[in-house]
Order: sequence, then C-alpha cells, then structure tokens
Amino acid sequence: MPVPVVSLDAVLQALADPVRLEMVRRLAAADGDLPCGGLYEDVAKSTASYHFTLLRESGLLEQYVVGNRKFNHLRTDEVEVVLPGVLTSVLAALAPRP
Amino acid sequence: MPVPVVSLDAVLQALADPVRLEMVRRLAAADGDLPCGGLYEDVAKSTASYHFTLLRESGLLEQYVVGNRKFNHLRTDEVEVVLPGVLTSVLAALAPRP
DNA sequence: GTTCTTGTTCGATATCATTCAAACAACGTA
DNA sequence: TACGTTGTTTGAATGATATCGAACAAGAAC
Repeated sequence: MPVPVVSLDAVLQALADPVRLEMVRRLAAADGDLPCGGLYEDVAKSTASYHFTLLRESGLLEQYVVGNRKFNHLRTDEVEVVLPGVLTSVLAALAPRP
Repeated sequence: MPVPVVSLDAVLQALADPVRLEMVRRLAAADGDLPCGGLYEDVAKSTASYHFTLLRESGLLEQYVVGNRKFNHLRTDEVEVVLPGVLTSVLAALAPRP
C-alpha cells in the first residue's frame, strides 16, 4: 500500500535522521532495489525496522516481499512529481561521499 | 559571525520543524530581511529565540542588529553554493500556500 | 519436521527536542 | 531619568524520537 501523497513535512522529517538518510543514500546509490539487511549497519534490526516504517509513511519508501525477504524501493519518481527537486538535490548533496 | 559551512544534516534538521519552516517561508516570501517579531505567531518569544539559534547554527540564517531590533537574513545564495537546489526546492514545494 | 534466515512487533528505557515563564540586556522614546 | 519595546538567556517541564532485547511470523534450506 503505497502512501498516496507525500507531504513535505514528513519527507523533511524522514530525511533529518542520519540512519534514515544513510538508508536512502544506499538505495539511491544501488542500481536496483535492496533488501532491508543491505541498508544499515550500526543499529539493531528492530531499530532499523522502526526507521523503515517512518520512511514508508513519509512516502519515500516502498517495500515488497520476495520470498524470504523484503525489498526496498526508493520512490524517486513519485516524490519528484509532488516535491520537485527535493529528494534529488538532497541525494546530490550527499553524493560526494564515497 | 556567519557559520562558514552548511552541513546537509544541520539544514535538514533545521527545516524539519514546522515553526522553523514557517520562519524560513516568511523570510523567503518577503522581499527583504525581517525582524524577529515578524517571523512567528504561535509560540513564545523565548521559544522563537531558541529556533533562531538553530537556524543560525545550521547556516540558513544570519542576524544583524539595527538599533533596537535584530534583522534576519535568509542565506539563500550561500546555501545554494554548498547544497545546490536543497533550499530552493523546499521553498518551491511550500510556495503554493498563500 | 527442524532449523536458519529475514524482518516485524512489543515493551521498556534513554536521549533529545520543544516549550514556557521569569529575569535580563540593549536600545529608543517620553 | 524612567518607561516601553525587542530579543536573549536560563531553568524546568513536557513531549517526541531513537534505541534495544526478546518474542514472534513467514519462508527457505536442510
């Protein structure tokens, strides 16, 4: 169930946390969707799951099940329609971090 | 003393609060700098002052004294250099709110 | 069927952010 | 000088967020 509309407040709130920003960064850097396990490193599973919920509710993220695991899709296009440039400029700003 | 560099984290953090976002919105909407009193409505002076501090520390805001009052300047250009598109797209996204 | 992997939910705790009132400082005006 | 205006600082209260471990659910692998 993708969130229909993305609110600016929710998106800014979602991006304003280092753990979530890193998750978004990894998704953007990858050339496809990624399973949950590939999106974090320094927090517990339960903490990560909490952040996934917030990212989903903000409209930035969409999850779908494939067999055993859940894949995460960054809704770049949908966000771009409602909030042009917001996500892309943030991603560009944190890109020079190899 | 303007903050030399603007960090993405600080900016996102700063914009992720409704009170501060409204302050930034009013500054962007005005065609010049505004005194503190013109930037908020529903919070106490001391609360507003707290938000001014955060906005200053994030690099989004600059304050200067003119006689009795303090004027607030949105550092649009400086932010644009370090974080191209971030502030402008956020401002554009909340513009259709007259 | 049992076990391993993957991710979520629940409850509890800790940390951080926001808020206000009161006291203060600096300036302007009477 | 005394008074009103403007904004900051401080201290305390509240509220919101982030964190974790333990228990759970659904598949996959054996």
